[in-house]
Amino acid sequence: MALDRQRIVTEAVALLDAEGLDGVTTRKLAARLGVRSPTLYWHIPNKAALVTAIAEAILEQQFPEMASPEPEECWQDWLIGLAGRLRRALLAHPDGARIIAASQLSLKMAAISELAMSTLVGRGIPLRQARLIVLTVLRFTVGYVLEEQAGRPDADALDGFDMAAYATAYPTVMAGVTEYFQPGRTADDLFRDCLEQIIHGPAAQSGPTS
Amino acid sequence: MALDRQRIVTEAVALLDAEGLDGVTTRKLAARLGVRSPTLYWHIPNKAALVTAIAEAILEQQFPEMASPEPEECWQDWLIGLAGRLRRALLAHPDGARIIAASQLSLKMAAISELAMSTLVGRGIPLRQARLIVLTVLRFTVGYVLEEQAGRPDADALDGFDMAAYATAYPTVMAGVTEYFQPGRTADDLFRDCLEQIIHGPAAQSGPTS
DNA sequence: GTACGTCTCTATCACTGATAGAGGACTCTA
DNA sequence: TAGAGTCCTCTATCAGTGATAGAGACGTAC
Repeated sequence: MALDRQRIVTEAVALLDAEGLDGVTTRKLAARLGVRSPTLYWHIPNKAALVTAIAEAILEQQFPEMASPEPEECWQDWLIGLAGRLRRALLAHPDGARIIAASQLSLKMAAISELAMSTLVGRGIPLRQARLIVLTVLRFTVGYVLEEQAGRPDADALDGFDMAAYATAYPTVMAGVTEYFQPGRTADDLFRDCLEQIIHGPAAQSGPTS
Repeated sequence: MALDRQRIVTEAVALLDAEGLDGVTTRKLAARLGVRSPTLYWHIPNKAALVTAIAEAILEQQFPEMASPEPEECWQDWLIGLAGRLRRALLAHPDGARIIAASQLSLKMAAISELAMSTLVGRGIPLRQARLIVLTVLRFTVGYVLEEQAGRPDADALDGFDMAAYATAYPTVMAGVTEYFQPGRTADDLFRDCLEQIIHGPAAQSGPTS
């Protein structure tokens, strides 16, 4: 099969899934494509461009079309759903958030912003507030998933770690974590609750997990 | 001067300031310390641990003490100030946000969480809501500065970039940006407005820049 | 004085992103 | 049919990276 940019990016995503971002090297990628590594540089200027292309592919996969909300859906719920889809896009691949964060100038991300902002403006939200809400939601989502995907510390980093001392030093943090994950609450719920904090404000506390 | 972990980290931060995160290599760092690179491995297990130590140093620099709010200060303003200090800590060094995001298991970050959560709980906020607010604010802040510090695209990445087409494709985004930065509004104001979005909720729009 | 822990060294490894430049394969023209 | 030109892939190589093995210098304790 002919080698082109499209095929390189597709295979790069597969390699990412198999080995994580640090495993995506020009040599391994070339090997998967049945080619030597310098060949890639004919199709791609450098590795940063490759990472950006991977980012676009990841977003494209989850956002093949840009869907506005149904007329009867309130924009708050729709925006929460949009952020949830963005989160799922990032979680769908190892280091997804790192890749989006590292990629410069993503057009797909701009398209998501545009869709969200124009939707809010269309619902009567003033332009400035629409910008603030969308910017906040999107940057929060990236920051959230980034930490969510952060490599769990390896044994080396943990060998001097005293769990009991941690619980003593940071009791409120510990209490908050254990309190939250009591019944059948999941990581998805936590993300959603944070989003509602942003979108509905602190007053509107959601009931006991609708 | 004797070489120890403290001096290594201090010099690593200086190297970071001079060359950015990608410039922090074991060889360059060793050279600055008048030593050969393998020597560093006597004091530090690996580079990830070094980055974590840099992260702690950066936070320590901006948060030498953990100050609770004055009794008369409302927690909202205090929390906004706390997030502002965190942002300043990250902005104070190149790639500051990347470093915090890459560092695993930061004790200083946990201390900040603990301070914030216990403060809110002390003001009568329910534990769960305190957790949601603090988590949202902290992760948002990291995500925000991460994008703020993202390397502006180099000439290579930009050569095929059509500004006019961008403005046409994403008119609402463009309008939002130009609208916001009209008078003397700064990037600091934008961050603050986003935070108020989270903490005060969408209802409480701040007046025309107090 | 000899043994031991502490620290730094040289030498080297496997691997990374990237470039120079040769050459094969194909097409378009004279 | 010959030549030129374009497109794509190759070999060879570079400088630089994090990391390890193992020798040895230095001090202190017995």
